[in-house]
Amino acid sequence: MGRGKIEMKKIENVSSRQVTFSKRRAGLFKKAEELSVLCDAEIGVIVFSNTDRLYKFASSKSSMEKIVDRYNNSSHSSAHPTDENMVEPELNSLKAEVAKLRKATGRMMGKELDGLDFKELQQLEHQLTEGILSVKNKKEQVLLELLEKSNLQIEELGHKSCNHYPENYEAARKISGGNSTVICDFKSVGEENSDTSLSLGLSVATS
Amino acid sequence: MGRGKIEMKKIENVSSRQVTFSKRRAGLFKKAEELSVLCDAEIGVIVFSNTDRLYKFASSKSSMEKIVDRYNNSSHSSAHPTDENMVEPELNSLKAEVAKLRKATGRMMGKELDGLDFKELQQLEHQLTEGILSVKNKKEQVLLELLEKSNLQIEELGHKSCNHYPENYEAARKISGGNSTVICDFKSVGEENSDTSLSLGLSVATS
DNA sequence: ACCTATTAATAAGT
DNA sequence: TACTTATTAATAGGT
Repeated sequence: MGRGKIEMKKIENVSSRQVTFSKRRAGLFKKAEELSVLCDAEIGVIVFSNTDRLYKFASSKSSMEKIVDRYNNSSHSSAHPTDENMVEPELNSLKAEVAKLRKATGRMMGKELDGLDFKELQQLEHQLTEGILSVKNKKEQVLLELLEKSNLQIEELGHKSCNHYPENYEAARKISGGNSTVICDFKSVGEENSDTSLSLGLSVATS
Repeated sequence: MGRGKIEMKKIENVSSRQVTFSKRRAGLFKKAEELSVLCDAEIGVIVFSNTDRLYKFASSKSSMEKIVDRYNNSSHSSAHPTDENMVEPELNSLKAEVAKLRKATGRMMGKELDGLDFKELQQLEHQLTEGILSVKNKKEQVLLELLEKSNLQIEELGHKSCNHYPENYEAARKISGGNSTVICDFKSVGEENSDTSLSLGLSVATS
């Protein structure tokens, strides 16, 4: 688009390259501005000239810093779909997922059950029952491990009880995190009615 | 440059905005490529659509990461990465929340229990127990409502059984969603061992 | 910077 | 989404 077409390769004449750089850079920024206005897009353009000079454009309402931040936050998360100009649904889908997960956790905690019919409630109950089963099994496993550890400890202490090394005894106690009186601890914690306020990283789901 | 000029303001028609976005985005990237080739410049273009999708262009020989790095290192060294991260924490915090919620739902379904100690397991079990209690109560409530509805229906049918209006009968059946044979339905669904694959909007949490 | 012949981009329609 | 084409917009080369 000019008094003739030009080859798409580096312009060797320095001054005409500089002129073209100025003109086309202005054109590029104008196109970016138009696109951002017409289509309500957030656009940033970064240009380093061959003389290492920086020129930048950021759509109004934004700034290059914001755009670069947004870019850094989004592009490092999901994979390369099809094109070189890959696409990311990020924000909206994440929000949707958060809403979904909140509803799910809420239901599992017995909240927001109003929309569910009988069958769905039954499925939910089944799911919770399975969850409890897994948790009980895990609890048992943890207790067995603790018990074994404690027994080993007792055994060691028994072997060393004939010689007088109180410093060794203290060191051994520390291995179990101060819980070498295991049997007492089991009693204090082994009942089902622990009414502690629950906060297993679930506080977000209740808010 | 088209079959008429257009106003430089946001295109309100969604589909024509989308078409224009595609075309002009392609045009913008082409212009950027041409400028980079003709003038040996390093160019990056970042475009976020109004639907939050990311499109990017980086001149060949480079990458957006390089360009952004070079931009951050360039002229304005006043970049406070910590402050900038606080400007748009939206994506990151959403991602963090999704991860948190996924972990929470996973644990409630009895998965990913490995990091938890005994007390946490006990809290989790307690939470699940409360959840089940709520679900059971809700189930009872739903059943009572269904029962009441059915009884009303039976009563009405009893009153009308003397006159012969089969069309009314059919209409009445439809009110309960085809479940007017409620007692049979209760039997088929009223047991605890429904092993149906569970999908109460929780599939995201298991993936 | 400006000018303008010429090419390139694209709006609207299909 | 892809193709067509009338029209506008960008710009190459010159001043």
